[in-house]
Amino acid sequence: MSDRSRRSGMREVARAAGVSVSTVANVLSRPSIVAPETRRRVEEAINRVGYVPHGPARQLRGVPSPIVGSVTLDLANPFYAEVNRGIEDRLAAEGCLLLACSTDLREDKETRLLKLLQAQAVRGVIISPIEVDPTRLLTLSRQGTPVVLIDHPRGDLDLCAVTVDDVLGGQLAGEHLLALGHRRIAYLGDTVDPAPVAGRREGLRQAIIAAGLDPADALLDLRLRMRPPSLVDAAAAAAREILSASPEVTAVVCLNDTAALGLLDGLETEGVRVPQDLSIVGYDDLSFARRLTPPLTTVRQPPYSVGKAAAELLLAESAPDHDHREIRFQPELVVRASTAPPR
Amino acid sequence: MSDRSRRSGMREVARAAGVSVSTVANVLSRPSIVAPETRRRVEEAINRVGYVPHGPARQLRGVPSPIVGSVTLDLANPFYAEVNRGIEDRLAAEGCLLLACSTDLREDKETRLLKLLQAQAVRGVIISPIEVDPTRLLTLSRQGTPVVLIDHPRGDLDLCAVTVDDVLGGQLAGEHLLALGHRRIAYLGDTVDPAPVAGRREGLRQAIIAAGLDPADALLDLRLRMRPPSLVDAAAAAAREILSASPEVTAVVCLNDTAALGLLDGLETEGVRVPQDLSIVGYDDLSFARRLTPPLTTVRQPPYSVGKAAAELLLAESAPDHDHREIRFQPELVVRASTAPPR
DNA sequence: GTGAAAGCGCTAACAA
DNA sequence: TTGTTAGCGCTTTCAC
Repeated sequence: MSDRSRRSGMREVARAAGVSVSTVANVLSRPSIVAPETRRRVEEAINRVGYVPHGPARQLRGVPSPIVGSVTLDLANPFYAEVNRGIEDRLAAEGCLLLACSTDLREDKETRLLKLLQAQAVRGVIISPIEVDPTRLLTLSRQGTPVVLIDHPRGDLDLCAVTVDDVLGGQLAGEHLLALGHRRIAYLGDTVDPAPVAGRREGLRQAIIAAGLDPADALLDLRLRMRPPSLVDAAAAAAREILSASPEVTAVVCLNDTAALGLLDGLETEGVRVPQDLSIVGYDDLSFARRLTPPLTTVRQPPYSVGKAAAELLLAESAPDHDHREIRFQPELVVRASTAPPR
Repeated sequence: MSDRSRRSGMREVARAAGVSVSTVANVLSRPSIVAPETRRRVEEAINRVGYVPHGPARQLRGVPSPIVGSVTLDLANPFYAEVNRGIEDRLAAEGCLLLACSTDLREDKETRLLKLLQAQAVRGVIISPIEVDPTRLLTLSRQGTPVVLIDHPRGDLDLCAVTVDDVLGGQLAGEHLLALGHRRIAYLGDTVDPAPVAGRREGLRQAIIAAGLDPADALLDLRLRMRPPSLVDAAAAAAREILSASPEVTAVVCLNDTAALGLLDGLETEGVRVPQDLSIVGYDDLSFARRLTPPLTTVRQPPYSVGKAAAELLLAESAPDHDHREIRFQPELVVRASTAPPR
């Protein structure tokens, strides 16, 4: 490969090898039909001028883009980072690449990102959508950009989806706390509810009802601004909020482990002991959950597998006989030391 | 926007509006020169057929790609996830997108990724490189794909770079331990040393020398396989290794906080108390470090700022009068409860 | 076995 | 003010 500056195309290769561009093209896509000697010369020329095929030009001729977009709440959120890693690994096996985007729970960003991705004519989009109205996603799919949902119920949409049973997750957390004897439980979530978080709250509510309690009394719904740039700090600040809002609360279920981490900090500052004074449940079971002070009771999800499955479904969309499917994972309760019977 | 299936191009818009393609193009890029009534008709047609410009075709005509590649060790590593978030946010302000890739510390993957990115004719590449030989990166840059290094000394390369002073980071960790009275310190790293990790080890060595000690006695260099899929577990397993290799070791500096997390687990299993029996220092100061059991002494780096600065430098490469620069951040020691004087 | 030519969707220079 | 035209780098017929 030479250091010749700027990029060179097939034309330069053809000139260097003394053949036509179509012969170069043949060497690249159907080497067997080219005379061995010619082929050798062309290959040598390719190395000499440092030729690399030009993706966009190939796309224009109908070769599909190797790029797949991933649209999540926040690519730095460890849960979605693992999802993306699962997507990336599955794509890599196909020579495809991951374009990762964050919405920060903002509809305008989501809209903008989808437009940008469509304009790039990506191979497809894997999205954990914010909004309830899925029209845009259906349109996108119908206009030729396959869409796979993650963390969002497929409903009656004509799309593939990979989900984790969030209602079950909420139930597991709720049942655990109820069994310990808690009768007033708070759910700490954001002001905007993406589908998975809403599902968990619903599961918690169902567990409370199933235990013969009235959610109006037993469930305190906390909706505070908990999002990307400062989730940990926001959760720490929520400690005071929770204590003043309702002193009778004896347990808090958090939207995720990161929020639980912040909340633990905030509670320490307020002099509240966990789990003696207050039980805390997280969500995700991130790698650090088991080594927090105290070790965090949480609900485990398999983010890497979710990502991998989503990529799998997306890649399958190109098949001619493709049927849209939903893959569902089950969450799992992990009991540690942040929960205990109420005082 | 209609639900008309498949994607439509300018031609369909032109037909729908009863004008030529170039008038459509004018409405899009120089609306002012088009007659108001014509413009209205064209805009209406654009919405009606759901037109979205075709990026690859525009690229072929010389419009630069909005896509920037990021090549790091592992996009799910919280440190690089934050770096990527910094990149993404800066790019978003310019309407650009982040293509995130992981090398898993493997040269062959790095090579393959760079080739793929170049083939996509991306706007540029931000890379935390594995290998010492930077020829490929220079070639890439000369062939028209700007390259910005992160976490790698710029040296005499004609490239932009964003770095954190890793030698200083290692020194800070070393000085802290030496001041506590430790005289035999282990450094836990991978078998392959990417530049930043090598720098930290070097800093530690320098601190030891500056204290008048002989690194041959005072520094135990542990090189174990510590990488992506199971870093935490590998570090946990390293506990036994450390204890058997050298019982006189009283402190361990880990390549990052995630490894420290795993090591803490492993040590607990082995019945070793931290910091009473062994002091542990991490690196990065991830959000969970301060709430681990015990709270982790570590060296803080500003990943989000590193990413943001790298994106800034990359975007600046398009300017005609561009000069390659290096931006350097300083790490900071954060003392917590995982370090104490040796017994 | 090799080359000439058309055209993918778009931009920009120029003509009308 | 609008339309015609020539390519960007590539793949793919179809002649030679």
